[in-house]
Amino acid sequence: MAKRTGDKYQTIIDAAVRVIAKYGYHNSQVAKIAREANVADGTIYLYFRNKDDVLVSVFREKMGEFIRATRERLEQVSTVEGKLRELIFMHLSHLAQNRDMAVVTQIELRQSNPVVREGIRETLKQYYRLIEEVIREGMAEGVFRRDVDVRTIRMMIFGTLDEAATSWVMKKGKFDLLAQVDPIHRLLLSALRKESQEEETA
Amino acid sequence: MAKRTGDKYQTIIDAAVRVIAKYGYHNSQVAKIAREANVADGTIYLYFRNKDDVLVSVFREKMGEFIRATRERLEQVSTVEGKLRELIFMHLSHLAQNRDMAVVTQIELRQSNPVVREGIRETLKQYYRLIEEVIREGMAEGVFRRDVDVRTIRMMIFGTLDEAATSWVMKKGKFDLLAQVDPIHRLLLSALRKESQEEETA
Amino acid sequence: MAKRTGDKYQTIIDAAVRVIAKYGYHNSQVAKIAREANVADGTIYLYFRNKDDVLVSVFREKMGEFIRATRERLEQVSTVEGKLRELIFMHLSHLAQNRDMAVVTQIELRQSNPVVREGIRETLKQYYRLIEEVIREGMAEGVFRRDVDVRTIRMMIFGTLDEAATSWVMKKGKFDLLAQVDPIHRLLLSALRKESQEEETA
Amino acid sequence: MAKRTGDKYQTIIDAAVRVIAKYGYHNSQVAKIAREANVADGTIYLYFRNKDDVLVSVFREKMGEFIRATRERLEQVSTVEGKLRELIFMHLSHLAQNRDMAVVTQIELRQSNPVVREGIRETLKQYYRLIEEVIREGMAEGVFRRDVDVRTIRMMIFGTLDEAATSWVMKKGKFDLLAQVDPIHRLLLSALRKESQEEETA
DNA sequence: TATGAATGAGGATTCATTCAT
DNA sequence: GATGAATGAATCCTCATTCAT
Repeated sequence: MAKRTGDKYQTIIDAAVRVIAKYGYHNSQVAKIAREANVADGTIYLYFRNKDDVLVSVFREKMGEFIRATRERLEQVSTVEGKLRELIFMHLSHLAQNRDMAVVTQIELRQSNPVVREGIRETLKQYYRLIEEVIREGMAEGVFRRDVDVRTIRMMIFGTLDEAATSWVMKKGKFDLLAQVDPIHRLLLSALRKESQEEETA
Repeated sequence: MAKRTGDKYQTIIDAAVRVIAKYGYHNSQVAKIAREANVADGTIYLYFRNKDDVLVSVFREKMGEFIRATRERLEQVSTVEGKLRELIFMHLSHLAQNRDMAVVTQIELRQSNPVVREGIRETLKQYYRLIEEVIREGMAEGVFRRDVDVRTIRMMIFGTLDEAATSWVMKKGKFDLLAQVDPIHRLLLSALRKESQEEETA
Repeated sequence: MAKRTGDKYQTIIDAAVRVIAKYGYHNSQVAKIAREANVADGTIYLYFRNKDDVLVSVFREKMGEFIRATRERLEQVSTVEGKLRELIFMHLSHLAQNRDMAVVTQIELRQSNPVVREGIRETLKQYYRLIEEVIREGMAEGVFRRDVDVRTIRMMIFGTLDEAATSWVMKKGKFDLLAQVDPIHRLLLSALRKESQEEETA
Repeated sequence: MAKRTGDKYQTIIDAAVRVIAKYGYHNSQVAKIAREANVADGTIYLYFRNKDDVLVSVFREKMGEFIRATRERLEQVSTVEGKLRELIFMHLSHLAQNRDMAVVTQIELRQSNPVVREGIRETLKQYYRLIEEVIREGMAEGVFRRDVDVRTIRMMIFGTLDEAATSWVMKKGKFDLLAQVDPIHRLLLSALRKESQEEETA
């Protein structure tokens, strides 16, 4: 686990994001990150256990921040339909506004080794939980269908957003990611609405 | 490009799948694959340009086979709703029946370098096209909504299936992937049905 | 030792010269020579013990031919001064007329391994002997100085011609090698003439 | 280009000379040089770009040193005849005193690849220039003949010395290289003296 | 805390040679 | 004699990590 004291901790994380976004995961050596952060190679090991720890921390810090911000915004929305839209908006706009982070999370960090991937998965679970909270709220309010497992629905929501984000990054931002917010919202809402449930239930 | 003649070509590809599934991408040395295939290290280079070419070929061959099989099955289904279900079924059952391949495609190959990823992306596009054909057919028949871009819908379908498969692999198959076929079918159908379109269109 | 029967022996040697001249010693694989000679890789091993044997044979055959031709020409010249000139002329014109061979003998084969170099040295000794015969003849006739060892004089003659040839190849033939015949002849003659000996002898 | 600071730079170069002289160019692995220098393999790459850079540096440093020393000695000699003798003496005694270096420069490094050979050629040109300076001085003073191009004369001088050195190394030092200094001096002086020019000029 | 020189394990690839046909 | 598919040994270099200062 990384020491989180001192501003060098943040400096190194931010440097890592820039380096990975610029050079790609496989060209992001510790020495390069150290140079970008204006510290010595060895200094990184005062704040992080090893390179994997830096990468996991990048994801945890940035994603943690994003989850906190999203949770706050959701609290200010009254309807679950609105919350679903806010979730979609936050997910896509967050990445659209941070091309570097988008490249890092959608492409580069996925090339990392099992240790890093496990660390990422851990953080991702918090996000999964947030999505599932919204789904459960919709079910409790009788707005969302109840005939499909919450986790399956969460897979659809996250999978859709993740695929949209990855496509956008792969196509180098040649389409407007934010323009996807409403179409995706409409699709997901149609999938989730209770009305549609009746006809499906065999 | 790999020489595709001779049965050694297939032997090596199959050996690669087993090795990668067992040891992980980062522990799959050429020598290990050669031993598993019962050939000399150098023999691999008679059939493949380099290690990357082996990995890309693994994906291309296996995915190509899958796409062909899926396309055939879809032709034998008359309704688009049925085709959508067949697509979901094929995607999930294909992976559920080949744990090794599932691990390789959902986890390991995503850790590969940019060259391999590009080769994979190329094959993936064929699958995207197949999904989009089904969507367009549904639209043409007036069964699927037309107010959302085909590509956005494809992102939802592929994203949902991909996330389900990844979750299943990450949880080491601790839930029944095939049990997800119908719930996902219901969700996607609700999202796509034309009826639902009316109320959404602003 | 190579089998010298059959025309494939010559075919392979000639192919080797072309390949080495074109691609350089370090890029002249057995397979490449075989292709150039229009035979299978394995066929080369019916005529030569191994790759080194091919290279040594190239030098021995070509150099042997050259030595024979030079010896014949020398016999038709009456004076030793004339013979020295003929020697210089043959050496330089032989290389000037066969750029491929010049590249091979002056540059490429010198990069070879100790085994090949030893084989070459063996053939070279015959040439050394020819040069020394001319020197001894001049000494016997009282035309050339006797106060310097024959081998030292031979080193000067061969060293001068060899350096001239190497310079010419390195400069890609940008000067006229044959124009060096007379200047070199004048220099060597001055060095060897008996008159000059008197003042030098301490 | 190699970092030339620190004594490890010199340590590695000296180790390389010993290893190449002992095992031959084709048996001088980086690991062997590192062990001989008592450093880790990777340390070599802190001081040299790659293996070729080590080899070129060996030649450049040792030859550079030799050229500097020779130039200094030449300055202390007043006559061109004396300078020519000093040049011959320095060339042969330098190699006679450093069997390892003699083996490396006369035999082993000539087996190297084109990159190394080019690096060597570059340094050699400085030596060519030094030789030509002496020749021009002799011409300017009216001591050396002017009817032969400076470069041709340089080819004779360098070619003679180089062939003598190579012969000595090939014969494993079985004759006294330094005993060749005066005979070669006499030969070259006879070749260069102005008096001899008159009779030659047609 | 901070430095950065030093470490050393690890792997893809080439190519001369063989030998069953 | 001729083939060419198969073999497998051999090596340079990178880069995460350490530790003396």
